[in-house]
Amino acid sequence: MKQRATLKIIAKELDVSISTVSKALRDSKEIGSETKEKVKAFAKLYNYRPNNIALSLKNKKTKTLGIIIPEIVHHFFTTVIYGIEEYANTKGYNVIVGLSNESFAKEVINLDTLANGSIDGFIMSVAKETLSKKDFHHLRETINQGIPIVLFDRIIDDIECDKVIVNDTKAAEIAVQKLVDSNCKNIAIITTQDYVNVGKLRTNGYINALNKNKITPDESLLCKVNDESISVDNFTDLEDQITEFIEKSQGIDGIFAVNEIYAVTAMKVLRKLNKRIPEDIQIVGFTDGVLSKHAFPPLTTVDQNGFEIGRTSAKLLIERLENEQKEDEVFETHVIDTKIIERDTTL
Amino acid sequence: MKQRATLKIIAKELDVSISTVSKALRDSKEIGSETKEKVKAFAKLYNYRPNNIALSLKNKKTKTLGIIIPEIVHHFFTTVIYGIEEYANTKGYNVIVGLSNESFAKEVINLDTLANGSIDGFIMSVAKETLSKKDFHHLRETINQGIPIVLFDRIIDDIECDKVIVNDTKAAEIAVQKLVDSNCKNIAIITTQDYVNVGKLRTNGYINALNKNKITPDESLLCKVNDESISVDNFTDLEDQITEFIEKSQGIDGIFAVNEIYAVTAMKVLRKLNKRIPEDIQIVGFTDGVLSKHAFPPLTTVDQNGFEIGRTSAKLLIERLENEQKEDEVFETHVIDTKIIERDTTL
DNA sequence: TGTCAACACGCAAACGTTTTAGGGATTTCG
DNA sequence: CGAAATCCCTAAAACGTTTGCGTGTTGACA
Repeated sequence: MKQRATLKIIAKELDVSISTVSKALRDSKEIGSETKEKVKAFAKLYNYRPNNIALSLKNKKTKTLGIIIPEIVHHFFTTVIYGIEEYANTKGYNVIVGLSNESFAKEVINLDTLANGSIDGFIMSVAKETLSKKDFHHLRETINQGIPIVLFDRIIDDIECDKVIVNDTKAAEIAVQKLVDSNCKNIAIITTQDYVNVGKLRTNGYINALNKNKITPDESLLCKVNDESISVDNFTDLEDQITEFIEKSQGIDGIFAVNEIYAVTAMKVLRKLNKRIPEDIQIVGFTDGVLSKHAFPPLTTVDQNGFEIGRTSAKLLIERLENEQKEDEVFETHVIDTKIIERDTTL
Repeated sequence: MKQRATLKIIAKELDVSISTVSKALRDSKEIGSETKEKVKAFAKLYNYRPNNIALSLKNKKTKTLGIIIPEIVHHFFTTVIYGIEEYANTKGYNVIVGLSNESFAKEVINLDTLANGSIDGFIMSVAKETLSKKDFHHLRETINQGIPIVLFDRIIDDIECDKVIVNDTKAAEIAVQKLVDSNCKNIAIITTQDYVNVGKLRTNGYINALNKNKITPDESLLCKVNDESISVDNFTDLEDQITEFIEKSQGIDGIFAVNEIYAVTAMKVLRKLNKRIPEDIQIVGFTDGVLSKHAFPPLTTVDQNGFEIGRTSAKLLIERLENEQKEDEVFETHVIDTKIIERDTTL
């Protein structure tokens, strides 16, 4: 195992000073070309790389972004990470990932252990527990210490920072309009309970779309799933709820589901009930994940564009980090466009 | 925005030396209790946290692990990250994520930019391109610099480091045995090209299982997918290949697919060909992700246990980092248990 | 009063960089 | 030929820590 080359080692070996080596490697014109050549050759031979930690200490910049998300085994969040990583990399930044597991305490710890010089800024989506506790002191403190935060998806209105979201209401509206345009007359929605923010917003979008088309929203076409007993490994309850809903509602010819799982589960149920998709009933989902792509038939869905959310978040953060004058500028909230991806569950 | 408290600032404010402050905070007995109290109170007031970067520089340890994986929008890899993060956190380590996007060049760059003091060790699964190029100099160099690597899943035999794998051959064997036990006579396999070693191993397991049951492997039942033109958003080529394969092979009554995507795509094709699952053709997949859970019918599959792979990898790496005497010990290869999850695509 | 231990603290080095300030030696120019 | 300019290089500080060692002040004891 070779000793890592440092300026000091090279300097001693070549019998020059450390600063000479440093300057030679950075092609300073203060150094004679002969010496430069000698130093560079030696450095190359020994595979010298400047120690990043030393640089970080000196520059007070780590060129590292901290991402804190509630969950990683989740398509949406991974696409966001992907977007962040992609943009950050082109700007020479690395990305360090912390998981809150939806826990307030873990979120605080994560913020704490990274906000000690390890990173230059945060990109995060807050945990459900934090949202329900409404305790945001950790975010405020971090910002107060001069560490910028970009919030995405699950944002908090009265925290002063840049934010990136999608317009859930509008996206849902477009999705439902698609069903209307495809000649659906009785459009049902399968959504979450109201306390889930995005579910609520998407439900609003559904109602808006109906109103715009002079269709009176029908309470019996509205299925608010109770997800208490539903977990990653137990979806039978979900299936039961949806089955019951569909069986009792007569004449449905279109379904808008506020997420992938609900959509594919609905498809499963319809298949059991011998309904044809899309001939008898059309479906539009939300979130373009693997499930939508590989469902049978492939699901028409709203692309949440996690990648773009990630990219934009990273862009916003890095710009704030690198532009001195931007430091105290007013904060922006970016709304990312979503688009509907038409596949085979709609006509 | 408050100026971040440092030892120097506290020292000046309290009119003592920096070392006194440092020692007081670390409860050194060299310091009088009165001074200690004073310093601690002040530090608490100003929310002092030791600067991690400075510590890293001094200790030559960053307490950070680098993860380099080919893809993040992928269920298996995210469960591995989850496992790594979970274990690393309990040991006070953070996790920095680099994505290779299956590209050799990006893998090299990632290794390079992190191996300059930013991290203490790597956990990685190598890119397909790296595998097919068989160029591993970057791994060797990293190890040579004294930075330990733990390889998981896609490992390389002649790189000297700790490794974590599942017994792909055995797992595949069990999967195929399951088909045999369920009365399949003509079992096909849909697998990758040979250079992807997990594909290769699973293919071997398939052959072993057949041999054990005195079935002669039939070349025409072996489908090696050419995945060059396949991407996250373009699976039509995959579908075409599988369609062609199934159409030309007569009398298949069982399929073993080496991953989820292949499995659900096969199901899609079978459905188009009006084959019933599992009555006409049974299927077993590999990797228990969302696709398997939500496929119709739900897919019988092999659970790869990514979480445990992650945990074990992190454990191995951290132990090697923290045990001086272990530094030169012989390297271990851990084999993680897999289990088959029976759902509705088998009888 | 002199010696010595105990106590409480400061100095300085070290980690690996970059950069400012400066300093000899050589060249240039009037 | 003397002064100024140019060239090539070094010293040292700084980033924020930790820590071995040195040192000055006590107080006790003989």
